[in-house]
Amino acid sequence: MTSADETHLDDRKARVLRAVVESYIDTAQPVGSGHVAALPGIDVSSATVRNDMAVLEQDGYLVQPHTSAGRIPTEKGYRFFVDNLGGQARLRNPDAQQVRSFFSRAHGELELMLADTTRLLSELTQTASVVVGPPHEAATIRSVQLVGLAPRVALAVVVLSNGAVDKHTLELDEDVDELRLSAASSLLAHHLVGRTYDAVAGIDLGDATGAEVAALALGVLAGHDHEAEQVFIGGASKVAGAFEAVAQVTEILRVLEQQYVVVSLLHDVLDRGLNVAIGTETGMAPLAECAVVVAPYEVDGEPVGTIGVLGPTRMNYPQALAAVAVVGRRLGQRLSEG
Amino acid sequence: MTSADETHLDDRKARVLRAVVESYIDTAQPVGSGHVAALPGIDVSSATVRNDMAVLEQDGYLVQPHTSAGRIPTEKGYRFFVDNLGGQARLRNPDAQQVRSFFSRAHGELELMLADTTRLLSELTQTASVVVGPPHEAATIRSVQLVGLAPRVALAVVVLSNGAVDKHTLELDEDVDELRLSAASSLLAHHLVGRTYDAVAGIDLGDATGAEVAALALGVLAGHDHEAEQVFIGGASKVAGAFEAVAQVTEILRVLEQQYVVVSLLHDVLDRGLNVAIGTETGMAPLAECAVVVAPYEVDGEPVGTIGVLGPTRMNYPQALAAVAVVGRRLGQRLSEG
DNA sequence: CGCTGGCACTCGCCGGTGGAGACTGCTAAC
DNA sequence: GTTAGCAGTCTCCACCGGCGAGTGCCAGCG
Repeated sequence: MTSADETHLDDRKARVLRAVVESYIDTAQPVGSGHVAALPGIDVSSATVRNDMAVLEQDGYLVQPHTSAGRIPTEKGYRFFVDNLGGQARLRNPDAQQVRSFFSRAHGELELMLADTTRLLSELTQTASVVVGPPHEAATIRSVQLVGLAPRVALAVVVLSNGAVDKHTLELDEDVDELRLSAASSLLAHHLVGRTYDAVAGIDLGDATGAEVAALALGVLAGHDHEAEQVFIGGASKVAGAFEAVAQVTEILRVLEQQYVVVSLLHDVLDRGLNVAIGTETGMAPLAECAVVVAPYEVDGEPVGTIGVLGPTRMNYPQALAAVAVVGRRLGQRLSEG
Repeated sequence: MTSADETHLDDRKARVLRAVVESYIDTAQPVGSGHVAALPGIDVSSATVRNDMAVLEQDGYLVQPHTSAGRIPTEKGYRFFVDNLGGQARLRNPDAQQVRSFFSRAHGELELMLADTTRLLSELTQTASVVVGPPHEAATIRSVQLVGLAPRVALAVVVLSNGAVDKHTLELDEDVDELRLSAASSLLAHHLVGRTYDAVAGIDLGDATGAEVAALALGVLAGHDHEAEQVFIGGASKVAGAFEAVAQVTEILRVLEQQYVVVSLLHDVLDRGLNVAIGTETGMAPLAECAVVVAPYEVDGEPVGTIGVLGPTRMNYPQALAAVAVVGRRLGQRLSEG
């Protein structure tokens, strides 16, 4: 009561809370006063720790699963830990090494690299991980081309400055020969190359050869949702290992399968100015015992995408924060190089 | 002993075996003689069923988890069921409807459709599902284009007759201007359009403008493994729901994450001339309690890809077989249309 | 000879019981 | 404010016995 509205914690109480969180993250077992008292840095008796823990419980940082078991952190406890006690953990050396070697090895197609990045993140943090690719609308168009596939089917292929390639099938009303197709291609290229998808809306093609076909293509391009980012999710098996109940695992996997849900979750978190969302902070019931750690990444100084990990609330936050931050930065650098 | 080498089963024993398998698939509970005797089609007493079941156990079709529990099928039991007792189940009507409406709705990009197909299969069978896309080497090249991205980086974009688009980044030694790039593009197009990737190896470009750049591109194209199929996996959450132990789920998910392993598993099964692999037949230890059901699909009469589902050994085989067969056929048809 | 009813038996499941152990809160002393 | 000590609480586990599902076997029947 009296201290429930305190945002500040006694120095020792903070140390005790920290010890509980770290120990619980490590062992997944409720931690008792004796355990904490035995740790270095806590130079008081278990009785004193007991008193502190009782206060911490009253203030909502800890709970007991049942009387006379140790305590485990609440969401509020984790939150305080993340905000005030986590410190600025550096990546452990072998991990930093792994990140470096990954990005020096990494080359080739954008998608492949993003997919591999999820594997890297999962490996580093032992959680599921998400990489959201740069949206295509942001990049400028480098090339537009119409390619005939079948008598009345053509493919519009758009190459973007960041190396992404969009394609859209066109269903044509009538047979269109190679010549008209290539005329339409040139027309489109003329109007679109060097611009972004935003430009698609306000284009007047005139009535040159192939203008009808080109207009059809424009319609398809305009109709598509280029904000839809590509999502890559990896390490789903890691979340299975982190929970006891198979029903809970099922629920979480179901969430991960809905990629758009995951994307909006990450964006929500970032929009709230956070890089960690714990339990109900995620706003998703099945993730009540999960936490996500996210970071944006920048290409040429512009934030274009998001990466994150999803694990149990008792995940190693400092490590996850460090991993996500470092990988995000390196990924951005790598993509800026082209 | 005496009948252990019999490949044929007494008519009634077959019916009993079938009843056990179907009941176990349905309830996941060991099934007892009383249960079987009460079923329609079994017009003998539970004592007789008991005798039959004892024989079936001796012959290796059934086991008891413990004395005085009911029986559950062995791999051999499932195998016999699939080979001789499954019948040719048609898809249930609402399911057939769902497949039809899916493929009439389905249009747009190849990858999107294949990914959605995994969702369809998972929905139909309540298992994880796999769709292996057509390999790119099979299709003929419709267009080749080099697009400059950055001063020394270009992208080779290859459009194939089946609507697939390959892209490969080229790292150039020196700056190459638009003109040489487009000259190289034309050169490549001239030599490659209308042919397959196989043709890449034996091309002599001569020494026209842009030949060096084009040669570089050829090298990248030749170096790449175009046999690498695209894989789409869906419904992983369904396998979690099908097992009790979280450790087992973890193992299975780990297998599913290694896409190339899944692909070779499916191909292995097909190569052995099967469309079902049960338990150890999969050859993978973590899948000891899983079964896979696969079917190839054909485009223009040529088998080009594979689809399959992966579930617990006690999955509904007739339904899975029907679903995989129908979806495979429709997918092939859909792709043949272009 | 095959099928059946009857019967004794086996064994997993379930609820209750009784320490052992791990922690706690409280109190009294420092 | 801190501490030792102590009584109390509650989980976990092992054990027990009864219940019930299901079996194997046997004797009898068509």
